[in-house]
Amino acid sequence: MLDKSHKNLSCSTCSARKDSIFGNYCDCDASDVDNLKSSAYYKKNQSVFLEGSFPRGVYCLNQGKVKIFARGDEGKEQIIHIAKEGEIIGFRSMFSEEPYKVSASTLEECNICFINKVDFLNMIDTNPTLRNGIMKELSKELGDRAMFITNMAQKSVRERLAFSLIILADIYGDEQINLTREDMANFIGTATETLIRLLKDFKEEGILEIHTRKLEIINKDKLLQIAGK
Amino acid sequence: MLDKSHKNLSCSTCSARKDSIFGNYCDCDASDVDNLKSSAYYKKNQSVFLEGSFPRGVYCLNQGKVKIFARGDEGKEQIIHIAKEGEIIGFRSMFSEEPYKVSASTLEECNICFINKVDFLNMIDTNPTLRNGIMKELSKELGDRAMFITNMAQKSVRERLAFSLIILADIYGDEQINLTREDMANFIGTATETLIRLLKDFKEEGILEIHTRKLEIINKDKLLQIAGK
DNA sequence: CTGAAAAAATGACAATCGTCAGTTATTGAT
DNA sequence: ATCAATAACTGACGATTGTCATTTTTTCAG
Repeated sequence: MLDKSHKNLSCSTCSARKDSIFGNYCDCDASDVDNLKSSAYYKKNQSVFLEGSFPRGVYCLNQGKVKIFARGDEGKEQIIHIAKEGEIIGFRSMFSEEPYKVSASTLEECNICFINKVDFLNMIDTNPTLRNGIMKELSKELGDRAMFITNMAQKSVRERLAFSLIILADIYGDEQINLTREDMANFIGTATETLIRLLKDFKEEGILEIHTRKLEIINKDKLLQIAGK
Repeated sequence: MLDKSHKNLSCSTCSARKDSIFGNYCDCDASDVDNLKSSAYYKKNQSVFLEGSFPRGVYCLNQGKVKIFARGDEGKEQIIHIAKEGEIIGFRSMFSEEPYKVSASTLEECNICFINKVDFLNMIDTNPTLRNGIMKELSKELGDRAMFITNMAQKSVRERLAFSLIILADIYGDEQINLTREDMANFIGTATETLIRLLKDFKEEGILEIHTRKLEIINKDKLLQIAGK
């Protein structure tokens, strides 16, 4: 399933392409991108890019999940987003001409393709459909973050956990949610101990089952109800 | 100072133009924009656009401050951003083709110009410099929001207040910060009562002076220190 | 200038949540 | 298979912060 040789990845056979900006908004063929990209295998917990460094290009996820996070003053991670197959990451700082404001690390084994900054910016300039897709994406994410901020500021940890579990279930699709307790706590914005206690509560309330690292959601309706709205 | 007749506003004499995307990133003259825009006077606490509605165009602030906010499940406002003279607001949802995810209301008397959706999108398509400015702006804001989220999640209310006062001081420039306690609490993400108590603490610590509604910052260094970093 | 409405302020109290310290379970490399 | 390292979990405790109820102050329209 996971190609560790990083040789056989091709956009035309990429199963994530249908979920990608390149697949949806780009009036170019797969081969146009194919010729520009390189691809690489990343092991679990490997850094993709680091806060403070300057972008050299963009990353397109073929396989695996990647956490996007900032660090607070005491170095604690705050996970802003978890990217999945098909997503392009790391393009924001290319437009803002600033160093990355966030870091990215793999949460599991990944195959990730890379497109050079010059080539990507050239595609943006010459391909209005792709460009509109990118602008749409940027705008949509800004809207999402407004909601994220509101949730952080106004919901209790219990409510945020319920809310986040729904988001995570969506990201993980038919797989079970598979994150360390620490990562999950850093996504929700709470202490690891508090998260663990709340997961136990949810388990006792019949909302989910805990298979060590993996979480199985049993009662999504109840989660929705706790999350509010 | 504030033109209530909404007649004499012109981009070429607009004092906010130098702080605007139109002034900085646009290789068009002031008159190009001038011919497309209309302008209007808004009184205090007047709505500019509403969450859930569809954008008809973009707003450019000539004079005054505008709060951009989302509502939590219980209807409580969360202020995401306070826009000042020169800023363009409401363009994100035009690209995402979604209804507004946030609302905007004036915090004081304002003069606000309006550019129609079609005209604005046309400018974006035909003017690469402006387009890059917009993309830069979107990207920069995404970076800012990552930090905002991290602060919300990891800092105490006291720390967030210190941090927010620095941001507000910057927004208000040489004017004194002038917000209701409720708006300020909704910006920081806390209860109004908690905010009032903390402002009192800061006053007793010699950090600021409270002139009823207006706040004067006396010791910015101490604020920076409390905010952390 | 005056009174009503809105905003600011204060007090009391409880619950949520974070911290610290320690134990148990799981993982992964050799 | 074993052991060290990492992650998960538990308990105790206190500080921070939100809620509710009430009073004081400020604002603003007439």
